[in-house]
Amino acid sequence: MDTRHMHYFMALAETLHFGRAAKLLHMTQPPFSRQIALIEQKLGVKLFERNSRHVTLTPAGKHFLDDCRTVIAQFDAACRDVRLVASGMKGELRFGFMMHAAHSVVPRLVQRYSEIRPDVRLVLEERTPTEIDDMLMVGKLDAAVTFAPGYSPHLRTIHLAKEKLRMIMRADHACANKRMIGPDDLCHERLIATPTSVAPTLRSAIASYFAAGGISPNFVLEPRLQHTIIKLVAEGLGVALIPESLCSMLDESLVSKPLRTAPTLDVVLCAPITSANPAVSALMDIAAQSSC
Amino acid sequence: MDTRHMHYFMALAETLHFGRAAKLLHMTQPPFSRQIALIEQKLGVKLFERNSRHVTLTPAGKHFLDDCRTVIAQFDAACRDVRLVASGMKGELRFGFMMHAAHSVVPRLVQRYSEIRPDVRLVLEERTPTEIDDMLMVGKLDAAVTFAPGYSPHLRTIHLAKEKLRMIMRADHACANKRMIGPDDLCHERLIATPTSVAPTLRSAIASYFAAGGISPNFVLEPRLQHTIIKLVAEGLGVALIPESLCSMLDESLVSKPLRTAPTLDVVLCAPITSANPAVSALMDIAAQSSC
DNA sequence: CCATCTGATACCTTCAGAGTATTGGTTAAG
DNA sequence: CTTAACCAATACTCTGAAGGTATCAGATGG
Repeated sequence: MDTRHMHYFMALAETLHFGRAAKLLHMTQPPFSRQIALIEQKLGVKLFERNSRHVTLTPAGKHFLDDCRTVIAQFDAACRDVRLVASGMKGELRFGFMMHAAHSVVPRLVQRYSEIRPDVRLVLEERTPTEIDDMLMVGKLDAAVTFAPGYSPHLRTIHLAKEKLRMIMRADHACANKRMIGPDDLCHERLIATPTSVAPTLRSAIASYFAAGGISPNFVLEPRLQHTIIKLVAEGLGVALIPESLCSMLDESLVSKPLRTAPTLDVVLCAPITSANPAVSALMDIAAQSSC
Repeated sequence: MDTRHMHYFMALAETLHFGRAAKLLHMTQPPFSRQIALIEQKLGVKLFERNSRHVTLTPAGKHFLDDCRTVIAQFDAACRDVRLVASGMKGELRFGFMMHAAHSVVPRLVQRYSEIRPDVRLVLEERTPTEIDDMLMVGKLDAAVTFAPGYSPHLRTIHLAKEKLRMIMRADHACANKRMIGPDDLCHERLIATPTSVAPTLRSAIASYFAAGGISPNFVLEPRLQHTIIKLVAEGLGVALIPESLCSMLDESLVSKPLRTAPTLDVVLCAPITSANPAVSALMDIAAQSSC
């Protein structure tokens, strides 16, 4: 049995006339009759009652007709969908992003993408920049928003936004009244920052800032999450430099101040150049348009 | 495209090795490779990334694999089910019964049938005996429980039970204290009975009873439903002869009395001899066993 | 550089399935 | 009752899709 046989059966079940059914299938009646007989023989079931004048469905044939219709519909859908998946109109996109981007560029990007690709299931994964790099490399992610990595020839990157760093401190901190902060203001501060193992680009931007000011920074705590950094600053355990987009969500006990010659990080969308997932390209296109 | 092609695709998708996949399908590698290439060509989609050393699924291929599995499963189920329907193990049975049988033989019969044929959907239709005859004739019913009809060569009938008629009257009726009723007790009674057009067998049994006693009965009301007959007797509009199985559901305001030489009706299960529905035979078998 | 593994190609072969001609059974009109 | 028309089944032929064999060509590891 095969789907072709189902089409033969359905044609006869719907016309109840061998000649017309054969014509529908662009063939002649004798081979068509043979095929119907073969189908009944292979299934071991009589599907039609017939004499040389009338053709009717048996109860088994009626039931089979219903089943054939659903099977054929699903079969056709599968053949149609595989084309849609190949064209990127349907499928799955595993999309990574770092927490720093969750409140700025990611919602816009996800929103616009799911508008033009409603049949692509977005699997969102919030991870650290280092995890994102690894997952992109081994193919566990199709695309991700992260800080611009260093040299990475296997990735295509599109610039999305620039993020200046700002200093955050408790409202009762000595510097809380200053208009602007410089490296020298920070030389005796207890600093909180993510470790290189979590966000190398961010960490090295902070380190460079102090190096440029001739300061050797005093990192006292190195939590993995930005969230935790803000909590620890609020507890009075130190101060931190964080991306400006995160400053809007601080409560009143904390203040953020701009930095003189503030270090700037590039937030980029990146995907493996060799990505086999056709759903990626539309995402890159959106990002490319937005960045213009 | 055809289900065979799906099987080819699935074999390769699951082994990721042309030679082994071909062996699974009991064929050699070269024609198998050709078939895979043809599938990709017909779909217009690359399903596998491959070189002479490694075979992997593309995202479109992964998606197609899922779809193929469900399509093939449904396809196989359809071919399996059509056999079940043909054998009577699955399908639909349109089962008619008259109200007189609803409280006696029908529940038992339906119960036992659905135990041994759980996959046959029973469509129950309560109708009058005349409607049942018509529906059996035109094929709107597969089987029915009714009073034994007269000569009906197109029906196979199996005896299920005998029903004696009893007389019902209000508790304040003059005959309410008698132990047994004869035709002569009824000669001046206002009688209520279903018309011949609704239940010919029942009506003629009643008529014969009076004829045998030399009485010409006085039918004053002829409602279609037994239910209505009982209601009307309770209202004091007359008396009636009804099957004994209905007497158990009378309330206290009514009494039923046995009849001398009570007329007896045969309750039978009947189905068209030429019934094409294979689900019928098991029902007939059950009925045949019970009647022994 | 060679042995080996593996998918692709070239060429041959076979049988499933389509076509043509015809038969046989059923129905309806004359 | 006969006949014409219709329709499914059968007999036979033929074509091409699909499988087999032999071989090639690219990749990998020693």
